[in-house]
Amino acid sequence: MVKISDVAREAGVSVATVSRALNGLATVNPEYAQRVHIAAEKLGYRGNAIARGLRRRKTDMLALIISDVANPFYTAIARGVEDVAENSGYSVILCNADEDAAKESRYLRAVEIGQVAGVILSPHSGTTDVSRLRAADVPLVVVDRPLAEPVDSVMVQSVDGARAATRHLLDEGWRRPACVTGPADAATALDRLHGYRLALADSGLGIAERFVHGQFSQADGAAGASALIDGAEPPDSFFAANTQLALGVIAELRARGLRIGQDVGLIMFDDAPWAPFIDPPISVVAQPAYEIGVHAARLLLSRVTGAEAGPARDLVLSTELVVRGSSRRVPT
Amino acid sequence: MVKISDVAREAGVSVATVSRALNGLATVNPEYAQRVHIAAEKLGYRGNAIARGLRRRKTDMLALIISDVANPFYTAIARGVEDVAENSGYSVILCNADEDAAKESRYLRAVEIGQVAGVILSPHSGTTDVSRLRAADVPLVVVDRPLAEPVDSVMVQSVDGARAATRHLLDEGWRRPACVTGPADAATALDRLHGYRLALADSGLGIAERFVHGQFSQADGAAGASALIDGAEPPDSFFAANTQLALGVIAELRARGLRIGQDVGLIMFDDAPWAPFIDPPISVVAQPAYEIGVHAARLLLSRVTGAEAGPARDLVLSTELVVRGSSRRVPT
DNA sequence: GTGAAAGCGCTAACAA
DNA sequence: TTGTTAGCGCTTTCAC
Repeated sequence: MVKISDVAREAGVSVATVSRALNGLATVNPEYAQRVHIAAEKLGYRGNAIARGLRRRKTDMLALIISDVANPFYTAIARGVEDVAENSGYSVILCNADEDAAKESRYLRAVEIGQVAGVILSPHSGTTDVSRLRAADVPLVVVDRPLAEPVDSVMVQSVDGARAATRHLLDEGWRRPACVTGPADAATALDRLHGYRLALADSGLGIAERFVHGQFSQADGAAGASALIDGAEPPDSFFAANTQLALGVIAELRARGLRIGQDVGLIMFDDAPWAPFIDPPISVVAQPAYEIGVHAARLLLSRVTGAEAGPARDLVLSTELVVRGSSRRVPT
Repeated sequence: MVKISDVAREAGVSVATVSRALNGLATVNPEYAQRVHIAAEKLGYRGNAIARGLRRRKTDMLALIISDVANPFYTAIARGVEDVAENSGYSVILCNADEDAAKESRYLRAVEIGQVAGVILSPHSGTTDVSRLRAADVPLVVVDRPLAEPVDSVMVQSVDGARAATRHLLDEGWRRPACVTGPADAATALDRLHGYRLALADSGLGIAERFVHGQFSQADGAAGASALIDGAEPPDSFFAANTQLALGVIAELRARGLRIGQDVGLIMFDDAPWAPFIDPPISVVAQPAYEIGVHAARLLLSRVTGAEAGPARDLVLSTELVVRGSSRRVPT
């Protein structure tokens, strides 16, 4: 490893001057700066981020802790974050909490002692403990799911989106829509269920609620759909709270020989690359995932640099109803 | 921030003893160790990974640089890596190179100066420059795509898998299979094309090759299929070299009203969660993505800890042909 | 504008 | 076994 003192010797100046020159501090003789840069180049000097971080007491890394790398929604957020961070000279490290509270807290801890400049977190639940992070004064932005305490956040209008989706089902003529949602301790699951209920109430049709909770997984989507279908008054349509649940619902419907878009309607929260290719194409409530990442990163960076002080800010982005074939009610 | 000296004072011992006790070095009086742990607990001591890294000249972080976070194949690898790393007390930071050589080299650089214990890389191309990494003596394991130089690697039998897929198409009775593959500078694209060609030659049927290169993207999959169909002797079946390409092929086939599994056959390399839900379900050559991650992490860790010295090792995992509906040739 | 020197928090020699 | 001390490579006062 070539270090700063090597460059200093090569350039015939002090290490302090090398440091200043390399960091672009204006207070250095242009000629010396030139010499330093040439020497650094010649020696292939890379610097040592660890040492720099130790001294500066912070790094130029942002941590993004997401709930599930396998979910394209989160990876889209990641790309938004990365693009913004990169433009500002920060790198972002991705941590996969895997919907696991223990893993999440381990990463939170690692990140805390790892001295990152800031963290963006999609919390496992509203009770995720970020107190140490806040005590350590590490800027934090929460995405997708809110936290109990006041903290910068970038959310999506889950309730409105779910409401619009359900209303759309009703508008198409379906009369017994059901909601297959996530765990009762996940805000997103609750919000989407809430929107569904609101739409039912809005309609004034006196339609009974049909819903089921489960993990955000394909298996639980299938199980939920199965339970609903086997119930007293089986649903004629489904609103799935995310793509994994929807995949399960689709599987169950297929297994029972129910034709989507004819015998039964379906719409899901969150878009997916494969959604248009299912037969029929799946209607969705699309979320601006990439933009969530962009906004979160901008907000975080403004806190990191101190450009923004003040109280916690909450950004709420809206969703978009994308009607494809699955929610249509085709008279047979 | 509470530091080691604070703990030392609280416990009434020296910083060295605190360090030893906390790191579980056996050479410390149990009573002192006890006091240290209590003091650390009381003060909420977290340690400073930066300082530790600086002094030890290495960290307990592994870097995983993948080509595309949005591709479930890579995220599955990531989970394998994480699980192994975690069990050995390492954390893994994920970097998304996004199929972009510039981004890749930036991460490689960041990782190099960031002093990670080791890196797992799915290289953008065979010419990715890892010389500095090797010069810096950072253990490296390459996955999915090979590098020109000798380096530990974990690969999949792409050629065999592609060959089996194509042979299956032939066995089903398709007589004009085409291959839609990735860029000509990607080894995986080439290997899969090669396997396709081999199967054609194996058959002894004198079938003409039909293939097209493109980016590993949905758009290029559609364009490729379109070009092939508009060619002189249009294919009666397709082998897509990855899931994104396959999605494009499916879109194009749909757009032209061609019924998969009847008018035309389809099989793709790599499985996907949505594959069984397309109508008809898509046949695939499944890759053991998670296992790739597991093996890569184990190999890397054995290098990191010095348990394994010797020359570069190359692991090659086999694929599995999963026949669903799309490759079947149903007499109409 | 420049350099000497003092640490950042930690671990590892080295003594005791 | 324990404590003292010397750095890891860098940035940043503080004199000059």
